[in-house]
Amino acid sequence: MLSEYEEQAKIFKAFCDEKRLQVLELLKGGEKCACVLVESLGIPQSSLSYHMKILCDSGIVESREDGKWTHYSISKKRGAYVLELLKKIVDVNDEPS
Amino acid sequence: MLSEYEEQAKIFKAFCDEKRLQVLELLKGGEKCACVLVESLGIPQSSLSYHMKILCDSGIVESREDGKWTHYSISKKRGAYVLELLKKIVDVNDEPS
DNA sequence: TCCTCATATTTAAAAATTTCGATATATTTA
DNA sequence: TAAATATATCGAAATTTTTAAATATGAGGA
Repeated sequence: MLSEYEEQAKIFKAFCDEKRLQVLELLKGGEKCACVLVESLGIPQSSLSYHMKILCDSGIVESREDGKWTHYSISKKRGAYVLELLKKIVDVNDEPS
Repeated sequence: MLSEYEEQAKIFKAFCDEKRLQVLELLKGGEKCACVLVESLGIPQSSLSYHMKILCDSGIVESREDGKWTHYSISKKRGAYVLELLKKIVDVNDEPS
C-alpha cells in the first residue's frame, strides 16, 4: 500500500515524460489503437507498451481490448480528479488580512 | 532550448516525487525557510537543496534571499499557469454529435 | 579579521527509470 | 491447423535521478 504522497507522485508521473505527453496529445483527439501510437511516436512497440502501462497505472488513460487490438483513451473522470488534486496542491492558503 | 514536451515534462517533475510533494504541502501554509523544511522532512540539507532546485526550476516555487536565509514559497501565478496547462492536456475534444 | 551559521554545489555511489531486442500470448486469417 | 498480426512481458544495457558526505560561498556576529 502506497503512502498518500507516493500515490500522488505516481499519478503525476504520467505527465513528466516527453513520450507520455506526446501520447496524451494524440489521445486528446480521441481513442487510439496502440499500433497508431507506435507509428506516430516512431519508437519500438515494446517501448510504447512500457509507457502505456505507466499511463494506465496512473489512471489517466484507460484501455479497451478489442480482439487483437488495444485501444487507449483519456479518462475524463480521472482527468477531472487530477485537476482537482493539482488545484489543492498549488492553491495557497491566503493569510487572513 | 527545450522542446515543448520537454518543457512541460520539466514543470510536472515538481509533482512526481514524494519529497517534493511534502515540501509543497508545507509551503501551502505559507513561506518557509530552508532550515524549517530540512527539519520537517528529516533529510540531509544537501538533499533538500537538490529538491528545492527542481521545484524552483519548474517555476512552481520561488525563493527569496534574506541574509543567510533562503525563504521558499509557492508561486500563485505559476500555479495558475500549471493548472491551465494540465486542463489543456486532460480535456478531451468531444466528438461532435 | 575570524568564526559560525545557512545554504548551494560538487562528487561519487546507489537506485530508479527508460530503452529495445527477444520472446510469449492471444487473436484473426488463410 | 498453420501463419500472420497485435500487444505484453522479460531481461540486460543505457541513461537519468536521487542520495548524502564533503566542500565552497557568503552573510552576519564576535
